[in-house]
Amino acid sequence: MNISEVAAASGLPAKTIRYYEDIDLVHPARSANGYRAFSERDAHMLAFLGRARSLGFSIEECRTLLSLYEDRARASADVKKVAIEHLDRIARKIGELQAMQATLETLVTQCHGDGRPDCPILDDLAGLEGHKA
Amino acid sequence: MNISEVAAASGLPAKTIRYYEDIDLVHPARSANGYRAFSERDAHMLAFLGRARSLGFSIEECRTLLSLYEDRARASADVKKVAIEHLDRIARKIGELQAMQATLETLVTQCHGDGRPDCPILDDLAGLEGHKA
DNA sequence: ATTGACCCTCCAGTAGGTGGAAGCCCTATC
DNA sequence: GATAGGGCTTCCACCTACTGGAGGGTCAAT
Repeated sequence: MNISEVAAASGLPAKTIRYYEDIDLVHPARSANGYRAFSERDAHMLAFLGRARSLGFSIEECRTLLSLYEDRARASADVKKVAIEHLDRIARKIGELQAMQATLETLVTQCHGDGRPDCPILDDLAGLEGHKA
Repeated sequence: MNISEVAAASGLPAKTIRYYEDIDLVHPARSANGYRAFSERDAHMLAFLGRARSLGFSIEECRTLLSLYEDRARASADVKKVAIEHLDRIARKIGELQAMQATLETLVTQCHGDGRPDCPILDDLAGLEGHKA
């Protein structure tokens, strides 16, 4: 399997796959002509990586998950731990974004948004209003 | 005002303030000894930047907001436009994170998380289950 | 033999900083 | 006057996770 085939199969861009090889996530063989020769197992691992990344796991977490996946004797508790930590981070991030959203929505509602120069959004950013730190 | 004072006043690290000068967001004067000499206006601008950044505006958006802030003849509609575009991005990001959260929560619930090796989380990542693309 | 679609490597750039080294400057103390 | 400390300076490297592009080899078909 050449890189474009495995790219189509895994949904990852060829550039990304080369990058993943560079950082030692995958280790495809090489053909006589120097082209990368991907096995079914490589393709499987890349698809795994694509799904883990799309769920927001970091590259380092993916590395951990992949090694757990390859380890037939792993404990599911180890996997669950990684997933729960990631869930915590997601929840925290959502909370931060919702706080920004709430503040901004308030300001946007207050701003008449016409041709006049006075603007509660800028006033808040300038610290002229009682805003939340 | 030296950099550490303005850092304390604005809540931004000194390193970040130097970086903001580097990318032309602020232009503090220099004392005879080469130290940056911040005016009240500089301090004000940095505090403005800190608040805009904490609301998630990108550096380029901050640049726009700052120029609108400095422009006494701006239209509030221009500011509102930037804010609304940012709100859209925030909403999209929240949506993405919530989708990840939902998927992961389902998987985590299904995983017994003990010493046994079988794990629905890894099964899903491996593509063994009917998962959402 | 040439075209076009592959593939290769290597370098640089993205956003928004952060960490650290090497080296002035300023004040205080002995 | 020497020294110690803290603060200031510049510059370079590093972080995440890729992405774009230059320059050049390979393959299959015409």
